[in-house]
Amino acid sequence: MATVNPSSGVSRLRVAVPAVATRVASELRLQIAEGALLPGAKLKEEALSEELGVSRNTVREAFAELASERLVVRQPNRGVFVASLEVSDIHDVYAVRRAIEVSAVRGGGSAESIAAVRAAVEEGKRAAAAGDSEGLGSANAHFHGALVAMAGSERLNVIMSQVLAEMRLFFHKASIDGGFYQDYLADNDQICSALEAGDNDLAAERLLSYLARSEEHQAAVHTS
Amino acid sequence: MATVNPSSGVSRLRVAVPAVATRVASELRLQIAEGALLPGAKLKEEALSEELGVSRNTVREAFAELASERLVVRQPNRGVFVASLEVSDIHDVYAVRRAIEVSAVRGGGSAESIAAVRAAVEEGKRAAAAGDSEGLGSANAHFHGALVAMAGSERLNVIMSQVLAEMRLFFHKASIDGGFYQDYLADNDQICSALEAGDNDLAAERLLSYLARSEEHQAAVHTS
DNA sequence: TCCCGCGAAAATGTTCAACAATTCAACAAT
DNA sequence: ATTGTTGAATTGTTGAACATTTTCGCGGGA
Repeated sequence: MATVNPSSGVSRLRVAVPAVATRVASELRLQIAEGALLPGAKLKEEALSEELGVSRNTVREAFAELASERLVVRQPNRGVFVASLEVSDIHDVYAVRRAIEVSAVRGGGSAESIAAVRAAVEEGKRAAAAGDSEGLGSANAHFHGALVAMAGSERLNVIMSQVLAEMRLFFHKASIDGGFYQDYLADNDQICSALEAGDNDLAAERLLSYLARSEEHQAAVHTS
Repeated sequence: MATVNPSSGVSRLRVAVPAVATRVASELRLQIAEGALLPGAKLKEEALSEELGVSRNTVREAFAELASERLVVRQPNRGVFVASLEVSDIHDVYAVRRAIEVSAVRGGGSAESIAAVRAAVEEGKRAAAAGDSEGLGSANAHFHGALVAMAGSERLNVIMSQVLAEMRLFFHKASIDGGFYQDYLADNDQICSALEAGDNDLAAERLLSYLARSEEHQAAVHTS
């Protein structure tokens, strides 16, 4: 029967059928990530309830989950809307990235965790070679996720994944030109090299430089 | 009629009567913070529903909110329990603190934000003089919250407040001896002084040293 | 004695229907 | 043009019901 995690284990083996509310949240999360639900769009409880074949209460629980991830915002008595990031949010999100990513890089990582970073770099190169703009963005997200993963902290990983989800949010608002990530491939490679060489401070410095340029770019795109 | 925040503004003026679910969450949050609900305690939906005079569904929504803050953990089909941090969580929480606090300190802050840090130091000194152990802990939380507030990032502030709430969680598990914070008053003062002198790197260094010792202390207490 | 499965009780997950409270848009009035 | 007013639509909350899962005691058997 495989009884597992007697203590505070959220993850149990089982067949792991996610609760309905969780699945609804995942579905909405996916649609937001894909751009099927654009920032600012209103999510009506009743409509979603019918469309997804679940009760209003369940939709409501899913909303709570997404709201905690900042993917939607709740306006009391008005409804929930797909989060729409403003210019000020850009700076805020990058503040979080600076804190978390730089800290992880400064702390270095195990050989395997650095290998994961390298893998993300290669993934990006392949996508670039194939002209896969979509895959390039995905690889970039993987790269920065891998950086944070070096720290081996579950909480930091969760925070980072939420931040990356938020980033995708304003990528849709002003759809990014194809060569957006192209410029940053070399940066990623150099950061990774510094890590492999054990020079964490250099890696951190390069990362900070990258983040500054990236933020500037985003700000420029979103003030036009 | 004071139309406010036309865009994604969660905060509107209004009379601001928090929704019932929000109030229930606040109430539970308070009881957890005060230690009325100890880590590991089970929160039964029906019992709370009666006790607070709200419906089960509303209790459920409050649970979702608390779960997103990691104050409670949901075990599917088993119920929700007040989060009980294990030794591994200590390291994890401190990883987040290192990332966020150090980043904020390195970035420095405005004169007012530094003044807020100084105010928290003084608050701690007063509490120490009065032998108020409780107030000492509170002041310490204010101090570290003020450090992060220097960055001026809403997201970082939210993350930090959640982390501080988590910290209080394992303070209850192994109730801290009275002179726990006493030792750290001087650290706080020195960190603050470095900030006031504009030497952010020195402040960051001292903070890192403090966090390392604090983590060690916590780990020692919780492995006994 | 110990262990294993069976079944009832209890708690959670989800649904459904209803009502109160609030917002919103259209429209009338000044 | 601005201000009230009305009514429909939507959210907030409730209460009850049912399905599912876990828990736990209990008897049977090695």
